[in-house]
Amino acid sequence: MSAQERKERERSQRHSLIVSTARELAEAEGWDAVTTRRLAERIEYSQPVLYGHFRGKNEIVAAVALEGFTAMSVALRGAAPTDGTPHEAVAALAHAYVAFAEQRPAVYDAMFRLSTELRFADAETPKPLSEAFAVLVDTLSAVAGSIEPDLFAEVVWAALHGLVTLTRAGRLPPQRMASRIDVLVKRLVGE
Amino acid sequence: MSAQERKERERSQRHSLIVSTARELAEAEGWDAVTTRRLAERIEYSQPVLYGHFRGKNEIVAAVALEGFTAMSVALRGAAPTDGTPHEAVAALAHAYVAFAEQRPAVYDAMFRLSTELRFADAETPKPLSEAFAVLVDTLSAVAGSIEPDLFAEVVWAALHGLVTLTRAGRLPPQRMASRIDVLVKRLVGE
DNA sequence: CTTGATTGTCTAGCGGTGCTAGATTTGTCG
DNA sequence: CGACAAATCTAGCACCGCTAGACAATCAAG
Repeated sequence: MSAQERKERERSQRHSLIVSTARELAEAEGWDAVTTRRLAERIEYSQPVLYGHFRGKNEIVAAVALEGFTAMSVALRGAAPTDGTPHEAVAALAHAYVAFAEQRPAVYDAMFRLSTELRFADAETPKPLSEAFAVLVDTLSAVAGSIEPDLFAEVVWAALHGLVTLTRAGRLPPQRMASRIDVLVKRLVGE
Repeated sequence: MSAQERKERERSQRHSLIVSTARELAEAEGWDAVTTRRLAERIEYSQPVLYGHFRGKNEIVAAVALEGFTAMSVALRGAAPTDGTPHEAVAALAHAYVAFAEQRPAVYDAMFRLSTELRFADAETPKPLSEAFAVLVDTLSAVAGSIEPDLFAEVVWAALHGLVTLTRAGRLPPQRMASRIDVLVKRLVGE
């Protein structure tokens, strides 16, 4: 049954190829440019092949988003200096979060603007999502005070996400981003 | 020239009709259901008529968004009790903001998710946008402390927007929204 | 009142989208 | 090698935003 194993291996490789090609195309030209036709052309297969791997375009975006959550977890874990104060750790986390969104806008879009099906705080929540949230809780719980850590993490996360989203949408001028993060950390975390 | 006046009046009425029909359709079935064909059918004109009033679908969405900012300004102005403490005023503002987004999700989508062209803090910023932001600044400046009022308002606004967005996207379970707002107000504004 | 020009509106169609049924090729195994 | 099964492609559906050009309604001039 070696032939079958080879087929499964090839199939899995093609699966990854679709996801990474979609991500690269989105990063290069934006998600509007990621159509099933262009994606199929890039991977050098016809359109229906995509549907042998994913139920539809949304599912491909969701796969990119899932990769994104893993990448974000890593980026945030690596941001906090291990020997600093909790306050410094939170500040580093906040800046790292915004930096991730700025540096990988297409992936961030997939994670939050486009993929609708992925849910948090649910039995079916995929691992990468809960892991990313856990990173936030870990760093933030030290400064949560009397507030329940999960609740506090949700609020901080929302604040960071709001900064990113409004800036990306042209609602906030990008220049003073660092100041905004500082205000956020100062007020939410305390001096 | 009464005939010409009548025409202009009719034209302006039809302009409003397009905008309100688009909003109603979006509120009833979501923005995906708002296509130029369905919109044209609803107003009982053919598709090209829409393009005599707007340069494209985006411009229609932007018109709905602009109405939305005016409505939001009114809602937020009316929320703060005139005789309370600044802290109470901010709490009322925050709850009103989130309530607006929850009660009029389609309009909120038009304001922040769909209309890309409207920009803040710009010479060309339309009046309704700057007015809505002014409401925030007015209420928040009392508790901004040493922070520049505009900057502080931006951060609070982003935090509220983040709460709304993440909840709408299924990233935060909707149950504890009130608690999150309380945490936000408590921490950002102080006791 | 009739005519001709102008304005307004509509029909029909372009190139694109996500997605899929059915034909066709490819590969595997007896 | 030949028959069957699996993989893949071609071609097409219904829809999208948008527009050129045909047509109808309206108005100004004679």
